[in-house]
Amino acid sequence: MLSKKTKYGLKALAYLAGQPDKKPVQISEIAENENISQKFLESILLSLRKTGFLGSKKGKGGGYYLLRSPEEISMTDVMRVLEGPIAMVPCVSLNFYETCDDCPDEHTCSVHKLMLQVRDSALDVYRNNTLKDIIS
Amino acid sequence: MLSKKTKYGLKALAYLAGQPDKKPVQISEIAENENISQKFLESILLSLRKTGFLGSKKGKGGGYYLLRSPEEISMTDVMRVLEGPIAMVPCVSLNFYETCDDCPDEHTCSVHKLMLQVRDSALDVYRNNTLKDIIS
DNA sequence: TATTACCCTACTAATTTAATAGAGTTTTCA
DNA sequence: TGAAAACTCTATTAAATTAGTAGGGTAATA
Repeated sequence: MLSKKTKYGLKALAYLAGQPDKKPVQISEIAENENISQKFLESILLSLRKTGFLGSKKGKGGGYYLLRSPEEISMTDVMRVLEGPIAMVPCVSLNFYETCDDCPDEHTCSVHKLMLQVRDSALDVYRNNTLKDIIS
Repeated sequence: MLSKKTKYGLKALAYLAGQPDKKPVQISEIAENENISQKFLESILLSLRKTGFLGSKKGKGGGYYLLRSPEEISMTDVMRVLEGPIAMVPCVSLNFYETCDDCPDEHTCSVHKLMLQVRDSALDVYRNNTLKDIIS
């Protein structure tokens, strides 16, 4: 299941990508337009800023804005930051690898075998989609 | 994240598929060999029996056995029973569809757009794998 | 310099997951 | 026939995660 955090984060990014200019957009504007709790959105945008996707400006006329153009923002990176591992089990994760304590051998594990394919197919989708591709 | 329930269920199915004959296998044997809590596994096997994947036999010499041959068991069906929806958001689910209350229009929703592709790619993997394909 | 807007910490309610415990029932073999 | 083996069912619980709430603090700009 996709977390609300990821869902809201994606919507906020898409909202910013849909702006005609690069002027900062206030949290309250995004929250209202996308039906998101403002405080919750605040924490999400903060983490997107800390990971280099967004810039922010304080004071009157301030807000958040994209640091890169939408076609340069890959869904792979966004998903990893917002949702975490793309793999459904740690033993097939590229960036968050861990062994399973119950599994004697990954190479003969049927779950491993299946989940490896699922990870690769998801990665394929994320790699082929930038923020530009998913805005209406 | 894949739930333990699904992971254990898949392992148990693979274990049964790897049996030389169709004799019932006791829960305790599967639990020991796959390092699964016996009681937890019990409930998982029960649900696999109720959904038509497994048969069971009570009494001495009893246990669980596959009702169909491994190449007839599609991962799509198994995943839906054990893990639930394959889609990451209800609004792109084929079998568990629900609208999002925060979303005014699915057709212009960027999350919807992306998750539709992720669902299809996962379905592709599950449809192309039977239980036979994933046993070592 | 006052207002606007971002920044940060802590808390909490609800939900889900992964068990655990224990009693009960059915079947089969000896 | 009767006892053991094995499945069936219900209820409880501990831990983790999620989604959000509350509220105060800080920085920047007109």
